[in-house]
Amino acid sequence: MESRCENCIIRQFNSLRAMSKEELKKVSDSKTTKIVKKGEPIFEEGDKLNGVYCVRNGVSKLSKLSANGKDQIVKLASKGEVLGQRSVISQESTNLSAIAVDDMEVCFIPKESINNTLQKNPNFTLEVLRHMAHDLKEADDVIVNISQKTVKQRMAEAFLYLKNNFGEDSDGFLALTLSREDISNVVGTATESAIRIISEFKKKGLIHTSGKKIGIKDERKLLEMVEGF
Amino acid sequence: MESRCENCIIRQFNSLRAMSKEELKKVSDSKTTKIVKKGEPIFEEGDKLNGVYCVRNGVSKLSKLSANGKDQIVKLASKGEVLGQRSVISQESTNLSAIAVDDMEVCFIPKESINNTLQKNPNFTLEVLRHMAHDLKEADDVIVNISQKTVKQRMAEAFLYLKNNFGEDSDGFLALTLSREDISNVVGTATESAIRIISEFKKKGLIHTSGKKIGIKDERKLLEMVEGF
DNA sequence: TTAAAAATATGATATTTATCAGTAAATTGT
DNA sequence: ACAATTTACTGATAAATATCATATTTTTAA
Repeated sequence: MESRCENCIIRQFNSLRAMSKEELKKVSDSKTTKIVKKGEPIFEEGDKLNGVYCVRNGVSKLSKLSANGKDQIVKLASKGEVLGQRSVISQESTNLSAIAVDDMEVCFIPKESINNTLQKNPNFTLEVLRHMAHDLKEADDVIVNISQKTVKQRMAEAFLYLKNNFGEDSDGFLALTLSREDISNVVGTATESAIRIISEFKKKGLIHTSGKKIGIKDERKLLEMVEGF
Repeated sequence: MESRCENCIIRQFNSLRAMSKEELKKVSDSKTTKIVKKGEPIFEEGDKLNGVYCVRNGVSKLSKLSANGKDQIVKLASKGEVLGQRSVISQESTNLSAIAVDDMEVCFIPKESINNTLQKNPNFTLEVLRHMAHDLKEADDVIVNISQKTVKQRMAEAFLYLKNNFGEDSDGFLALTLSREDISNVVGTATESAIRIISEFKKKGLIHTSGKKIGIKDERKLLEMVEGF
């Protein structure tokens, strides 16, 4: 038995909570649940999306390919986040790829349900708007960070971000394990540079590693580094 | 006599066009027009905004101060754009400063009018949402550009952007004249580096200058440079 | 109008970061 | 279980960019 949106807890975290019971029912009837394996795309840059994807489980990286062949990861989206919203709203093909970093479970919601509700339920629209305002603010912060901070500072910041947003496992490692390449694509640097800085941080006792897992050892010093001490 | 929003052409360019006649009337009655001199702020990072600013004339730079004391310009806003929307919508203090690059004329619209309409007129909300979706897409592009392109490429891109968005004067110079420092803050580089690259472009015949004015001479080559040839 | 201040420009140098080359370790598929 | 592939790591070097110093030009304000 497929679960119903009406009963879905995930919904509390996103704009779907502003939908009425009837609207949710329609969404639930039209939605399909999908398993996306680690490394597989949910959608890719340039795709025309026929709906949005609500993340039930796992983490997705939203990235954009640059001319020089490197991906830049613009955002990491996890449980509760809705992917593809912007594309559906502006009726353009998407400017980002969404690729699973973990095994994922996502619900596909056809755009008709969304567009319909957008036009009829101002609360829903406002809720979506608030989320987008938040995303835009975050994007502005990323711009300033990338252009004004050193790679080292951005690396430190990335680790703190991962801790704050995805937590730690029982052994004190960051719960979200990214490849070195993904880390470099979040930070916006060459993979070798990212690896080098990881080694340096390890030597300085700021972090510890085990395979590709990374744990934060000295949060205060990392924070100071981000601030530029 | 103050002009009325109902008759304002500027409105066609922004989300206010989705307002009903009654709503516009209210806005018009509550709005105030303000002259902002070149270099003066409309609002500053951290301010709590009591409304939004609709640009009637002139250009404003939206920037954020980084820890190292440099400003990063996130967006240049001109005629028709509405400033402070995001802050009002998310009910947070603003994350950006808005400073006049030109002499400006802006209309201040108290947030009550905006919030009221947001809650009652889904068309308006949707229109605002579309604009914000567009801004977010642009912000994503900026992120990728800054992290994946060289300073030279970003400089070339900045000149093309200025031409496409603000046009040229009768002598073939970019209509929007920015200081070298502002250019460096758009591009996200040191002022000296920006100046150096301007000199280089001049030598190569890509641009020509006169005082702080810059004109584009070889658009095709600039474009090729942006693409990475 | 003219002295002071600010902005532009350029050179020398230091620092940061990327690239290339190669090795070691881990992961994957059979 | 093991060869093949991918990922992680390290060193050497090159390239890009920032910083500091200083000269020149332009703008501002008394």
